[in-house]
Amino acid sequence: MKVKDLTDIPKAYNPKVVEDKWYKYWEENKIFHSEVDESKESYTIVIPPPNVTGMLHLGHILNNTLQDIFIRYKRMKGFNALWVPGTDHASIATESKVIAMLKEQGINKYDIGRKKFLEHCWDWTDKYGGIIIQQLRKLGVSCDWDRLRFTMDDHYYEKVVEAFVKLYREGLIYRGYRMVNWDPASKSAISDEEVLFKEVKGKLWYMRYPIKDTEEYLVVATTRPETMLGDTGVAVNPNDERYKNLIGKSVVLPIVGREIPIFADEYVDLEFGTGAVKVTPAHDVNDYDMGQRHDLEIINIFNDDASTNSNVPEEFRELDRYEVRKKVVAKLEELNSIEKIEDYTNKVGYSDRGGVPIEPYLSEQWFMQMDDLSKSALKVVREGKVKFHPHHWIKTYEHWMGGIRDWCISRQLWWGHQIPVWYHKETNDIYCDVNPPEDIENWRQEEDVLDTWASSWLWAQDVFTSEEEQKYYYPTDLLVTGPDIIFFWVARMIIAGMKFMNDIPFKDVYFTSIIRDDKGRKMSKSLGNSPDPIDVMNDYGADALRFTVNYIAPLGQDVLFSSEKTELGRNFANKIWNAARFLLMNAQDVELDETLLNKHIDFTDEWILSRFQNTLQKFEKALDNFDVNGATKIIYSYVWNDFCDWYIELSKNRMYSDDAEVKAAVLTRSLSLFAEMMKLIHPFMPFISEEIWQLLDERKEGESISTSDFPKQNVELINETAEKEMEFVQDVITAIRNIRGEMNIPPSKIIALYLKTESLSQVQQDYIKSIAKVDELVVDKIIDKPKASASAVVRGCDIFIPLEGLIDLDVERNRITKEINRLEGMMVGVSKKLSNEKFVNNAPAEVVEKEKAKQTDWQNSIDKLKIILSDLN
RNA sequence: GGGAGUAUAGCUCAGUUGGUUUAGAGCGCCUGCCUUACAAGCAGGAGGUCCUUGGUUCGAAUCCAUGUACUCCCACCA
Repeated sequence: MKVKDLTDIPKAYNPKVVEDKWYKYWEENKIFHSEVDESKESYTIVIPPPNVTGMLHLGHILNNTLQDIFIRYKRMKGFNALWVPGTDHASIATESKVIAMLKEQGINKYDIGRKKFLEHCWDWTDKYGGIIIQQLRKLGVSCDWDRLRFTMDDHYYEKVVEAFVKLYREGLIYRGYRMVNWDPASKSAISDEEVLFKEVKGKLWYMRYPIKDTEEYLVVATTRPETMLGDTGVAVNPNDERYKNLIGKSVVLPIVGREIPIFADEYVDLEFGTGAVKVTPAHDVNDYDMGQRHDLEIINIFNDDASTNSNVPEEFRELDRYEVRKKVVAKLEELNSIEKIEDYTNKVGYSDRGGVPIEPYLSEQWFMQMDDLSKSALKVVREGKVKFHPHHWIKTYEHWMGGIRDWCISRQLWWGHQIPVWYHKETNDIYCDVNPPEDIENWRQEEDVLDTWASSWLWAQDVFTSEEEQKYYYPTDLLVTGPDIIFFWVARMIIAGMKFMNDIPFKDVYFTSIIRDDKGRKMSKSLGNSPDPIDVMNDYGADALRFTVNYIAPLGQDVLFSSEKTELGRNFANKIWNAARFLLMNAQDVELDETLLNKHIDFTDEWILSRFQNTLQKFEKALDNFDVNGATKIIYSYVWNDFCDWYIELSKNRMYSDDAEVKAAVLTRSLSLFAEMMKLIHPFMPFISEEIWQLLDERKEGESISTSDFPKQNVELINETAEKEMEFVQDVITAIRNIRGEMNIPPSKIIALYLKTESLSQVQQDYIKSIAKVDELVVDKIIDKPKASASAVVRGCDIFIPLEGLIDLDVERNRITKEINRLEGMMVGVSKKLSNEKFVNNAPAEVVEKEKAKQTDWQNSIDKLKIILSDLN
């Protein structure tokens, strides 16, 4: 054992130099690479592939740090750990970005055609797709970069197509003319999950529809007056007395002049509006259903960009939906057909990606039948084969899976996996296969591509490119993702796993918190409250950010983040750095020797090892239960409070000893424990732990803490006797510090101490003397209180500090009185319990004993303090 | 209209199966300290009706119920 020769160690930790250096080292030495190895158990995580359009944000930081923590922990525990990285082609998101980019150059997608457009998409992917991957390296993630995957890689593409063909042949994928959510911006269908409902302040228009052959009219209320151009009926509730006589009659549609029936349908709510509903089967889901029930005509009035088509009167054609709304309302007012207009707030569905209101729209689409597919996926989660953390997300999952509807998987886009279906040019026959038909000239391929999620749902199984690998690594162990994509991705991956692999895709799912700003608001570009993680890492270090985010992120609750909070992690890194610096500097000229590990041992050594074991146990338990936040706190308090505040301080006695062997022994021990500590830190703060671990001893080329053995639990090192001895010393020192503090006795002032107890070991006495700056320490069972002294009672023992000339009697009286009051307050509770017969009779004997012991101890202390107080008076 | 979560110190949160916690931590605040690892630090201190009201129990921050407040998800009400 030999520490690195160091001439100058910087006083403050500088992450910049350290972090880049080690990441390079890890990559060069392929520390994160994994190969199939049947002699070892695998531990696998697949990264939630970020979009190629994406930039790193704080959500990624939390998410990827968590994955890295688990993968590094398991790697050190001896698993063959593999973390597969990759990116998602993100069909609609990327396509709209490329369209926008081309638009700036005056280029239109349709003008250049599919082939050329896709080239632009690939260019975009090559140019921007790697950014986020590069940014992740800065965070220190231990992905196996030799396995970087993309959802449009050849192998992956084939697998997506294969899955489609298989499901099509089983009749689970079908084509249908249906009402879908239409995004007029991208001119594509989107799935139900991609629709976000927003509250929008709008109006409710009451419109008069003249009843045929009468002077009367029927008033209908609507939020979308323009759709009246496509009305083909008016519905009322069958039980509505107001309109009973009108059922079967018809109205004449204003502007259009079309005669449309009045009919009865249970769907209509008597309370809302006028109780009469205009029905537009082509542009509203409910209206469509009513149209089907009552055999109404379906008139589509919109083009695919939601402008009006030739099915409306000429003067209203080729207008945007909001333009035509104004025009229709104006016209109706002119015709005196508007009864009134009310303010009304309703929920409008917006396209998640396009950002514009979606349009219910009838079109030919491909659907996946989800009913049967979802059954086994629901079962494995219910049975706990796939476990959710926090567990309560299971309810959300069950709810969605229970009411699952068919999935619209076709998109009228070009960037993505083109649907492997060909239509015969003459017969219109359908051909579906992984390979195109041989007489390709007679066929034309389906233009549509698949929903992005209909490719990424295979991520957990098809990032592995050989059967051997798939068999070895699948099922993966852990998925870390946000609860916002539980339906989009998590559920569908489980479905795909059960369908194509007949096995679950992962054993545990960790749902991360949502990062908000320090006021609890969502991070957003427009608010400018979203710090760039790269800046934060430059300012504070990647380790600091990683540690901080986890320290403040409880499982399942939002994280309130601001850049300044990263000081917590930075300060901790600096603390670790300085503790290491202290040991390393002292070890420079010392002959370290591992045979000294068990020499010159005292209770403080036993205590710190005992505490380490205790910490290790709690740490592993926390991580095994996915309580990452808890693990950060456990390690933080051990390093800072136990190791730095107490152990290092106490070790100085021997560190500065004249006996070289004593010094060497204490340093050897501290350094070797420090190396073990670094291993617990490593999953959270990989860079600083590697840096220090490398300094602590001579390491071979290519060696890394990442692949070192994680500390093993050893119950034999738990030492209660040592802990008791230590606690007594700590309490005495704390009591003295308290007196010093409250009496304003300078730390430099050396004091005497009288300790009234049977006996106290010489080592304990020595530590008390050095830490508390005591020169004369008297320990005896018979001690008379010296004159003008401050006092305290520690674990039943009187302690006195003679302070002739320094003591302020008022302050001392206050101190003692405060302590008596505190103890008496506690006594009230205990006495009440013990005088309660029911408690004494019913509570377990040991609990009663404990309470009695407390009572005796406290009473004892109170008595002593009272004597002290009366002496003062 | 359904469902989920949260409420503990000025702020952000811990608090393990009810009694080992005298309700803790970080930040902030107050008072001392440049004590030869660390001022990004050390030491001491102040600060809490554990959201309300009931219930279960010998015993409740902890379990149950009710209410209140905030957050989020799902749902086709024109």
